[in-house]
Amino acid sequence: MRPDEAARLEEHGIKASAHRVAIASYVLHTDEHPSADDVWARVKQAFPMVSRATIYNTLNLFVEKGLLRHLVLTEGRLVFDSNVEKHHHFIDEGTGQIYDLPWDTLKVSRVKQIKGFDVRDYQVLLRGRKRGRKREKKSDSR
Amino acid sequence: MRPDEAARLEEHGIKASAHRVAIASYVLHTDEHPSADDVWARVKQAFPMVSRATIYNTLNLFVEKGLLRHLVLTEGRLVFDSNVEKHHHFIDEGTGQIYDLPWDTLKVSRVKQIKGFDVRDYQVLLRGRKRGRKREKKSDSR
DNA sequence: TCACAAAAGTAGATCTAGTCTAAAGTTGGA
DNA sequence: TCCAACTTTAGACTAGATCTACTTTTGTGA
Repeated sequence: MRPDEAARLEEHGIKASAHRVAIASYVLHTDEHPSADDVWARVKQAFPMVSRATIYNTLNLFVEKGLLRHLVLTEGRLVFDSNVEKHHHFIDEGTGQIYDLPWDTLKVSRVKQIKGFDVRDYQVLLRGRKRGRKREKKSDSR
Repeated sequence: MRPDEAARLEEHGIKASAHRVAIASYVLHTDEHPSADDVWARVKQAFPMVSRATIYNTLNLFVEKGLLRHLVLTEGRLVFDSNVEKHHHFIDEGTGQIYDLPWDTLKVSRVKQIKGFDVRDYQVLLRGRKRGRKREKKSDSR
């Protein structure tokens, strides 16, 4: 658990309780795109008494305060992304894994010229398969 | 109801029952991106006895046979798209409406060069607001 | 230090989209 | 006509997410 976690929450106008810090220290430092229940499972390892409602409350609070984004990319689950910068997403159709692609990996032209729509935000959504070995990533560090 | 509807189903290896034709004649000719329950509501106007399971069965069958695509773009609902060609999507953040953008409206470069991923398919997903008058579209014709 | 209001957390009920099941109805070819 | 395969049905079930009403914790100020 990072020492600066509480400070980070306060910076965003969130009172730092023990549960919130516990949730933050996982969800803000993973690139696994966990669902709410994934987060619950993880946080329960350390705090078995934490309720599902708290997980949902806290994640929604984080989204509202701009610490997280939530993504609707795959069926039946809302997933959280600690990367709040602009970026694209690749979905592995075999495993369901979601990967972030840095913004400048791709270039989208003519967005400005679309007629009749005010575009506030966009991203490219790619589907296919990740090549080579299954992802070896392990730790939460970023 | 189009006379050619049944033929279109058969072409795709789907036996044409009355319900299937009824569902097809709405869902294959709309650009409203309806959810399964939207389809149910609509089809019930003509066939009040149709069950929810049939709607789901039929829509899933259409997807499987390539007559429809299903999209997961907005929270909590799977939506169907009769446009099976490559295209992009714009979501109006005010109304939740989904609009199709023709493939060549935008140009995405460097997709081929992405390392470590086999891209099978991609699209640009834009969010913002549609400008001007609320959509005036009415009929199902295409 | 204590009192107490506001904030945070809780269990479990509820909601909703979607799937499953088992039975009934329909169809079409031998 | 018979029968097997297919289609449709009502309603049970599931899972993700939210809501509700209650309890616990926290922190401020007398």
